[in-house]
Amino acid sequence: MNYRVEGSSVIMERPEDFDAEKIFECGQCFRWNLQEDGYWTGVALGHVLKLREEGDTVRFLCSDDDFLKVWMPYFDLGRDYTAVRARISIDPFTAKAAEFGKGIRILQQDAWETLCSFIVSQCNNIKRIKGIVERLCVLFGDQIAYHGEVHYLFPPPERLAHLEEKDLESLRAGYRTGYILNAAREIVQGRLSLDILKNVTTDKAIEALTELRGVGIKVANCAVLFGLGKIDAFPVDVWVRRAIERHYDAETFDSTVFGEDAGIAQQYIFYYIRNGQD
DNA sequence: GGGCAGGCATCGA
DNA sequence: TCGATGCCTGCC
Repeated sequence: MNYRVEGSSVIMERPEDFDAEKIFECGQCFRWNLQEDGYWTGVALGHVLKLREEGDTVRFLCSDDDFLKVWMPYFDLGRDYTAVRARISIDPFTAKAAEFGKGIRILQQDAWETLCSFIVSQCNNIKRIKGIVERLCVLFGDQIAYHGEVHYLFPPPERLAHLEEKDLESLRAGYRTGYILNAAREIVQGRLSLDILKNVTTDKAIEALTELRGVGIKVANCAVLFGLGKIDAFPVDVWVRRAIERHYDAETFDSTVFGEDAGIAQQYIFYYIRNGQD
């Protein structure tokens, strides 16, 4: 990864597999927004960042220390996605999906934020999910200053655990509110540790998460893939299911054919079926 | 205005 | 064990 510091920016040589629009709009995250000046602004991992693609480089408005410690892991910059695309292109469909989704990277997000966000995502649309998550942060998250602007961090479970559903009415999250509060309490009371789940197998982590009310197979898979760094998880939502039914024998399809890359394969397939031709 | 959206829990067979 | 149904809300 080649980069240089320029004033208060880090200028990164743009990898072949780095497309900000695809990364932020492929459905894995809910707190990144494109501004009119071409900068993407996001809050993640307790930090705010603006970044902009400038030809063959990407400008990160952050210190080189934050770039190294926070954003390199967050953007999964240590992984060779060109090699991943080659490995998962095991048939014409995944080859097309991987080519179409070239530039996507799986963000290594905060576990708690990811769990909550995907609890909110159930039976919901992106616009509304983003609205609910944003209101949750503004209402209960700490303020953080960045380049003269005020942003809001995602509230930790401790901030929510003691609240009642009526306190979260203005989120307009509907029946998902209770699920969020319950998950926060399970964590605060020590019955569930997301940190411990980082060090167990993908199957064990999914099993533990589905113990939570309002967390089924799909949400648990998203939480472990995007929040616990378990890149072999394979969330199947209605779109991916549609793709599998159309291009494979749904009875015998097994995501383990993609091995450790299954989660990335899933994201290419998801992005392709939603934004591509077939 | 009612169908539906990137699920889940519950209930009945 | 599996299929049907209700669930909050908001946007077609």
